[in-house]
Amino acid sequence: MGDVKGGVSIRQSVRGDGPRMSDVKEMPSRSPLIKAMPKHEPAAGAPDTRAKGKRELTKLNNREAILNSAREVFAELGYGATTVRDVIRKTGLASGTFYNYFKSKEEVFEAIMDDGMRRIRPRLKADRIRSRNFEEFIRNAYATYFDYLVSDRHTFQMMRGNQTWFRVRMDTPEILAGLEEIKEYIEEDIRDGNLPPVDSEYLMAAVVGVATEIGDRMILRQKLDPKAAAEFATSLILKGFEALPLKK
Amino acid sequence: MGDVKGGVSIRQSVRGDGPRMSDVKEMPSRSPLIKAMPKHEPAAGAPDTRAKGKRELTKLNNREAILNSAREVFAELGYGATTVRDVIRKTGLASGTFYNYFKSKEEVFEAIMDDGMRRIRPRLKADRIRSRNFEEFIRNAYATYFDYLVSDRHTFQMMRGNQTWFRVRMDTPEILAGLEEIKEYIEEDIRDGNLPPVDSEYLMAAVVGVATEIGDRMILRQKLDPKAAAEFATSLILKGFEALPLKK
DNA sequence: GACTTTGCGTGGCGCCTCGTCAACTTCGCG
DNA sequence: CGCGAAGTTGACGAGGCGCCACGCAAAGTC
Repeated sequence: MGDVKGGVSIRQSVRGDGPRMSDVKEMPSRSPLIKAMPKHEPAAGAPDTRAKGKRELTKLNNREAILNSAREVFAELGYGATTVRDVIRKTGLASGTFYNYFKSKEEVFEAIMDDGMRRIRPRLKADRIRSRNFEEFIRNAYATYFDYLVSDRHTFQMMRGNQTWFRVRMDTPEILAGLEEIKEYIEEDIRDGNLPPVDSEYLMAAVVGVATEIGDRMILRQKLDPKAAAEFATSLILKGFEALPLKK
Repeated sequence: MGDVKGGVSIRQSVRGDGPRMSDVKEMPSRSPLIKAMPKHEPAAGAPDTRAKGKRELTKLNNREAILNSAREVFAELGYGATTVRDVIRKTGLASGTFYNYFKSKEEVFEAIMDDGMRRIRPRLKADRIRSRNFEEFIRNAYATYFDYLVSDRHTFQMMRGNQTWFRVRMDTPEILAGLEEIKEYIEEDIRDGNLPPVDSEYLMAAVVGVATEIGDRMILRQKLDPKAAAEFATSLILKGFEALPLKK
């Protein structure tokens, strides 16, 4: 994101309802309600706490608190309507503190997305390793992906709430690397003769496009059925690539 | 978008270079350079000018000027970094005037997107009508879509420029309707027995996902080859759907 | 344990953009 | 020509942004 000087602020008038907190000088810190999330206490599910200095610990907790708050607020107000202040308010921290952890709202969002990608990439790699051919890889990868979507569904339902008309997809380095990895798997299979010489970038794009778009729909359904979604995507791609035009 | 109260403003510090125009009271209107786009003159390619009052004409021109400026500025700064002021500045109009035409930056973007969808939907419908089976429809539709992408490539390269890490996809009513239409075509074909009873929503999602993702890649390539892209997507889907799991 | 150093949380501030609106200009029409 | 409607203008109040001087508490030193 290079240097950023401001954040997004698509605010929805819905929020104009309650008393505006204008004159209030930035979070008076009285009000017990606000302290819902105490400053320096371990957030639920904080990672790996043993043998850390107190400083390091708070840092971890604060970061996690901001991310969790962000997830909640994004879900509640939608990404666009959320301000950095909305996020930080829920944590009980001061506004300035936010900027010790993230440069902007976008960076928080990136972090959330990257988090997902970081969780799924090793699984894909494992799928790749234990698969002996393209077919198995695709099958495993889709199963992994749709399972992951369900397990992490809150992140992905996040953007759907309310008046958000955006679907934002962010090209973080982590995500790009993940995509590139898939392409490389394909190219490897082509080199090894497991796959005819098709356009690897397009095939990767198709695999990914099918995953994201079907995943999107799956998440919106009442009954989440990752197996069915995976089966659908897998059949389509595996049969489909038989007929793909070859690269000259 | 319902009620909107603000716009996005991810500003890049790059722009902090030149003299900041802080003290300058909103566009002093002197400076001949600014008048690059004269207020009330027909913009290139303005639609259907015959027999209109001057008022109606300016309205059309202003709207078009704003849209064109937006396209340029989005391309230059990226969507996120663009402010309403950036857009309006290029037109020579006053900031207030912007709001006579659009509620926010988002609405401009929607208008640009919808514009695209409005141009392509009739073509898809025509494809649909002149196709006698699913296979022909898919083939025609993909050809249409990728051709359209090339013809309107500037709109789609728009989001790629510079530091923009977002890919924004907007669910405007027009776009949703377009997707729904594709789904209905599929369902029609299922009813008519041209297609086995597959999950029409997922198939639509797959068709669309393949289109968008491959389209995205195509646009980024040196040599734009819509035929190849269409061929790739068509083969994949047409072969692929032969193996799709049937809906019970 | 006392004393220094370092890290970082805090919150007020100046900057900037937003969306509005009263005043003004232009157009259409009789 | 003159009047009302339509549209434009730009200054303004509101509020979010990101910064930074300040102070406190944890870590480091003897």
